Amino acid sequence: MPLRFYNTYSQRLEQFQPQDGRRVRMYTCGPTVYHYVHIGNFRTFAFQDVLRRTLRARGFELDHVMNITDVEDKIIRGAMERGLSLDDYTRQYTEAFLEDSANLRLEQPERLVFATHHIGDMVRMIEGLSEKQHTYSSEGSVYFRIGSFPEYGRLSKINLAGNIAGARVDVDEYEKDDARDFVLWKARKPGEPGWDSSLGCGRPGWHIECSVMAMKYLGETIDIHTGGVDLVFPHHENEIAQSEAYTGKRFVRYWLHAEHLMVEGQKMSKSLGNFFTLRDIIERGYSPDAIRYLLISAPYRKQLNFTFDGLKAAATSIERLRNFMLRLNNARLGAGANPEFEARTDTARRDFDAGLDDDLNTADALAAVFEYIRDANTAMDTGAFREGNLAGAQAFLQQFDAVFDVLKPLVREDALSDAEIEARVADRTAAKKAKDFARADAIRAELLQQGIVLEDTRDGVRWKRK
RNA sequence: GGCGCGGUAGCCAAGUGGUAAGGCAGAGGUCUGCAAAACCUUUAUUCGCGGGUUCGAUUCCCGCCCGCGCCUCCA
Repeated sequence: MPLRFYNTYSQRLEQFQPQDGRRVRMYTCGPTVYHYVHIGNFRTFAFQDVLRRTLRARGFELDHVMNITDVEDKIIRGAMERGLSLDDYTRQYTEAFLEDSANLRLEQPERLVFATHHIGDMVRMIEGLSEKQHTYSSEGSVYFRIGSFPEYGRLSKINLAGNIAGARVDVDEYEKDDARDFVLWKARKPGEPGWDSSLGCGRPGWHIECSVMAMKYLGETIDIHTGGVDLVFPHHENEIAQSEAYTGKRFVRYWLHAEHLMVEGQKMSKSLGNFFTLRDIIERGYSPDAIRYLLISAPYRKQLNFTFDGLKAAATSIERLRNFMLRLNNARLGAGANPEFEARTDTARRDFDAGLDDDLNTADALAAVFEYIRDANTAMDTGAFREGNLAGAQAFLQQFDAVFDVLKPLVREDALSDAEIEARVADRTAAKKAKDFARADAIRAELLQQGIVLEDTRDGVRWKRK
């Protein structure tokens, strides 16, 4: 089954094939660093992580660029309020974003690029657009004239003939010919930061950075562009307009958009104030693993309702997965291999891949894992699972974890070492042998206090970090 | 008003023209010094509502109801 993605542009499921053999050029709209990124934002980044890992599992080589928007109205306002330079203000949130990403086990893109490092490139592209008559100036700002790009609206299915009755149309602080034209270069206002350029002193509009950085590092036509659904219009529509007007070529081959994380039936968003940051949730005692699992366990194109019950369920699900991994690692198995069970493993591996291949249907892929775990547990109980079946089962778990990455528990720095734990476990086993259950239970309770759980299985004592 | 997505058990959530995955929670049981883990059984005669097509529809078509998102802050 080939890898297929839903392309927002065509509104269809399409077989994925990069333009350049095995190399995938991919661009992601990253965060605007004016605040801590909330877990709704992280849903999109987690989706991109699953996408990356799935692509690699299929043998593709990634060249993935993600931008950090480090100049923008809210950033400027925030920095001014706090009396900080733009750099000092954005640095702390950029670092927080990277730290949170690491806690969620999100892979770093191959390149992380900053808007403010590409001002010159943006100015050159705006000049190029002006030469091709796609822009006009007004009060020191430069605008893109969408009337000059007939394809405008194809991605978002926006009908330019009108249909915005009932929609809010902001009165812009700058003069525009048409309310839907967008700004490429904003004239500097008193007290604001600005860059001197042939366009005058000012700063870039929001959309231009993504076109510039995507094309600079990945070429004029890229394979995959991702973001949240709220970026479809106007951001991605505008990216297409300016990029294609500039190059005359198709900008993006596959547009992938993640749906929103919801809270009590509404989109989680900063402006609604109904958001949680990763830090908030960790403070409440939940692990980043559980959040990662929750965010990626539902297919990315469906709205996902965030609840703490859901988070608890996610944590319990991870427990089940880890318990199975431990059981495999500690199992005492009969000799030989059972070909029937080996076939069961092969089926599970195929089903898992088929789920991901189907537009990253993680829920379907997970079902394949859990069904397999049940069958494998039963087979270990009955003896149908033999030594020779272990390698296949472990390979499947690795295949699963290469994408989901939730099996390895966090080991805190102040935690007991493996050797210390083993020693206590041996003490307890000795106490048990002597029928000194009080002492055995005391050791177990003491370890539990340190986050170590002991379990007596028929294959011996097993311990794990909670 | 335009465009898009969705409504499946207590909660989360797959899915298909042929009779409902999986997870969590709940109930009963097996195992066990206890605990935990694990396994077994059990929990939707039914997939928002009403029509239609069909031998057969949750799945296709039509209409309706409800929720959410976007329509220039937005992942």
